Amino acid sequence: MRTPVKGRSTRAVQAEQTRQQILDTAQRLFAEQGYDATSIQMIADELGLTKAAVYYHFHAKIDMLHATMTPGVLRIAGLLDEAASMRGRRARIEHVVAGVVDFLVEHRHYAVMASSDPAAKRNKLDKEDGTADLRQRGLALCFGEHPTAAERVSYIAAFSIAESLPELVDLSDGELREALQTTMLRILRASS
Amino acid sequence: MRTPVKGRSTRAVQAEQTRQQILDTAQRLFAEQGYDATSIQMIADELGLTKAAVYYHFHAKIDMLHATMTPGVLRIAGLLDEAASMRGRRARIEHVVAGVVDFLVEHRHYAVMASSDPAAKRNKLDKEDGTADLRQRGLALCFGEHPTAAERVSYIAAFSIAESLPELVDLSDGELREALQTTMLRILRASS
DNA sequence: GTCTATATATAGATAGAC
DNA sequence: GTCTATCTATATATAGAC
Repeated sequence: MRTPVKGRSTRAVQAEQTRQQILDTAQRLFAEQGYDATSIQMIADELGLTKAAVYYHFHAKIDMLHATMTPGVLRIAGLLDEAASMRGRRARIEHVVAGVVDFLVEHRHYAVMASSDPAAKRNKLDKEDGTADLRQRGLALCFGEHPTAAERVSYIAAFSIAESLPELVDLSDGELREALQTTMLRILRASS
Repeated sequence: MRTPVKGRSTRAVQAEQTRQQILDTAQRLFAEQGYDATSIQMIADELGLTKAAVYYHFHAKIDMLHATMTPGVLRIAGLLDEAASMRGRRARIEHVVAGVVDFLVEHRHYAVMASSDPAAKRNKLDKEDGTADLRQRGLALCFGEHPTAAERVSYIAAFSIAESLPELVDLSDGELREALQTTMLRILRASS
């Protein structure tokens, strides 16, 4: 029954690698120029592939946006799950901030796209992948089900920093981490 | 020497009205779907015009983006000029915050685009129109020429709120104003 | 799994009639 | 000032050879 494992797995590995390269390139270009301004052709060109080759791995352009966002969405969702099981808003806030800061420092370049690209706001990515839901959940974890206007604005301020990370390229990972941690905590704590 | 004033001015007025309608529609669609995803055709359709008619008023699509952003850029630039002539960081911060809050409340729907659309980040809109320069100037006014990392992050947090205004549609102008004012001041003051 | 070639649609932009 | 008609470029996506 078993087909030649080595051959199959080699091909499969090759395919997986190519797919991942496409995804990395797509993510970088999406972040740099925006989803709409990035064509399949550009992605293919950067990798020395053809459009058709790219389409073998992704049936539609929008699938690439989904695929680039999914890992981040899942990670933040997991983070919120952890926070949800903790007692006390203060502790939950600290856990969420620490996790988000880790994520932002680790994905300085890519984190922008997910939260600010118009394409991510259309296409029901919000509802399907839960980007908007995540924000709602996080807000509820920090300030309860009925946050005040000021609490909502504080929450937005703290987590909208992600959209401006490119302005902070000159900071080292360590500097960025500390500045983010300090500032986000201060903003969120002061409102609770 | 004078040409028939009434005829000419009537036409001119008509043209100016149409131009303004185009601009309003463009600004709305840019804000809703993003610049790249908005076609001249869509703008024309909404107004019952044709693409050619639109092109009579704007030689290129990018000109519409410029035109939609210019008033806001000028207004904020003027605000910063005022702030620059004031003594004391505290006073400058308060003046800038008050002015920006006014602007945001007045342009709840449109303010998003200017600060977050990928198209505004490309096309050198930043350098030419000074969107990026405005941020730099504002930062210097609040925290001097050599702000710390934490001050820069605070500044970003305070003014990145603009990009998430759509999440606060349910707030009245008054509620929004107060929440913005309070939160932004708190974020910026605590860092000085 | 990647290619060439192509189908199809629509974008931005222009020419010229009215 | 607005129209019809059209140009040119490029987009997403597919079919089929290798």
